[in-house]
Amino acid sequence: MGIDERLHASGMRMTVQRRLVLEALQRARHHVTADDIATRIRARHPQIDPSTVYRNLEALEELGYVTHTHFDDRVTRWHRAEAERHGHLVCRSCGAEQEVPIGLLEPLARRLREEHGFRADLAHSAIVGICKDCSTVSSE
Amino acid sequence: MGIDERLHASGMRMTVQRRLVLEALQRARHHVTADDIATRIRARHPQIDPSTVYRNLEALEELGYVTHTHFDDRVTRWHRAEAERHGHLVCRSCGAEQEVPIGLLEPLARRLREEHGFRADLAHSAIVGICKDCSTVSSE
DNA sequence: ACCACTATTGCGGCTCTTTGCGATAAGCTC
DNA sequence: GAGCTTATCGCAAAGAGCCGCAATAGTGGT
Repeated sequence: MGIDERLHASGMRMTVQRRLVLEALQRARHHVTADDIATRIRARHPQIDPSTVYRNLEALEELGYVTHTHFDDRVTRWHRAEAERHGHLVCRSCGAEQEVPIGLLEPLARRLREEHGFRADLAHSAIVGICKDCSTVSSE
Repeated sequence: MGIDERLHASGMRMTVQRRLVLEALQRARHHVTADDIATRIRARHPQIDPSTVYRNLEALEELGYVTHTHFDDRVTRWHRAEAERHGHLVCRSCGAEQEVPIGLLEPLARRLREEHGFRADLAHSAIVGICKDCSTVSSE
């Protein structure tokens, strides 16, 4: 089922702006901010409003087409949901970002599920800490 | 060593506002937002500026007196650092918050450390997911 | 092709948080 | 207690994100 039908099935419409947001997100490799998207779209369509971008990202997220992750700089980053799910490590010292396979996080997710009945989405927030490089530098 | 000396040792000064922020935080049981604190202080000291509260929270965090956690509503919550470290589970459906012992998160922290050299601070961001109650309701 | 219905847009405005800047006031020295 | 250095404050403004509202425009029906 194409995205147009999916939208339609949810009572949503395919608008120019919606398509632009989706396209911008598909062109983006990874983790862009809403503002990034707005800026890219504005290059060709200067009239698009930031709030339109925000609302469309939310709408597309509801359909499962995109996902967002909270990074530590309290900026939300968006990416296509099709991309393989993965966890995010962010260094609070140098800001470096790293992806880890979701399988690494699974044992914790299982424990939370079994012991607390909590279905965790461990890819939703970046894991903050100190990366290897910063760690070795500061401990010398 | 009292807080006054600690401040002093770091080249900081104890001001009226700083003391007010600290006191408000001590009175608060758990996880308050900077805005909560500003509101409480303003009840008696209407002239305090929000930015002063933010800056003081940061200053006190540097000294290790307070800590912050990112919840899913992209609001930062603060609490005294003395309190036992713990993880936070937040339900994205009903918003319920739950604390879990830090030990539960330790195995993941260890793996990240051993396999990626990443020293994770798993208490820094709340873990988002669906809580037990919402899970049972929606799956029926 | 035209109409009605309503999802969506753009705009203005608001919240939360951070930052720059000139003014204020801790805390030291004399 | 006066003077000095500079940490801190209050204010203004900016950035990210969100919301209400009136205007616009997809869509299905005629």
